[in-house]
Amino acid sequence: MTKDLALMNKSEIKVIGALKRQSRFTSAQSVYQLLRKDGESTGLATVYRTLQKAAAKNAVDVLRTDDGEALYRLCETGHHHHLVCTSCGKTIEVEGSSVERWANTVAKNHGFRKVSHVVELFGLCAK
Amino acid sequence: MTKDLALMNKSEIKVIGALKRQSRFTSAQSVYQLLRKDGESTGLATVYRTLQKAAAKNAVDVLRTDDGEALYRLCETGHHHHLVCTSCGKTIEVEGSSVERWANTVAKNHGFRKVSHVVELFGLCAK
DNA sequence: ATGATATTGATAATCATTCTCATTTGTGCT
DNA sequence: AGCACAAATGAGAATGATTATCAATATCAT
Repeated sequence: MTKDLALMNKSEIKVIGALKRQSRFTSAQSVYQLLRKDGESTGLATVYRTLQKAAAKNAVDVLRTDDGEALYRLCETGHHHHLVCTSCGKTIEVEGSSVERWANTVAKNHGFRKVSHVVELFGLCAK
Repeated sequence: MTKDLALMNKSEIKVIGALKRQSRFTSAQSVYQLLRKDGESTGLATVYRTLQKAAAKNAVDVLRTDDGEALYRLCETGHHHHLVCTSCGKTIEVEGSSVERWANTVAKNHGFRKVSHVVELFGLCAK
């Protein structure tokens, strides 16, 4: 349920809409190509702007490939992590309260505040 | 204890040596600058080659900044994770057997094999 | 030394991302 | 509707990390 559709302007609807149609993590460049194939005139800069704004609001997830490219995916749940197949790209959202607890404990033990964490699992799915 | 020093050639010694002197995660570009300040003639390409080779052998840790830049740091222990201060860059190596177990369980539940994971914690240290 | 091979550094090329800016679009006001 | 002004947009240039290229150099067995 992509909330706040009413609050989005035209460009945002197009960009997020295109992202929504993808089942896996997608790069900004790919989103741009998808829009062009649909005949949209949306510019690359706008795609970047929109995706980054959405990421800042935690409306989309972001992760990075090994070569540093940013990949985006529409968030479906609140806070969660990903299990990504390195072969086909299939992505499963998982949650792990035990990880959250562990992270908080470790941070506290070292006097850290405002802790966030990145947890991603990679592997080969059953094909 | 930087092992296999005997197996390293001159360039590798210089690059890894420079990295060793840094207490925090350092970019390839920074390592290059450090070497130049030391009067070394080591080229940028060699710095990249060496760091990537070392990373492939798990001799150094790699992580990515928010803008996609790769940062390197000499490994001190075996498998571990990092608690990084987003303000000063201070980095603490932590281990979390509970996370390892959780990762394996989740992967198995979804039929994934050859699972690896990335776990990084960020926060503000006690300054 | 000699030739085969691997490594190196300078430089150019690549490519995702960001910046610039003229133009368009949206909005409130009258 | 008409108008002033702010925000958003897209095209293309600029940036900056990373890679690729390639001639020069070091390495090493013979």
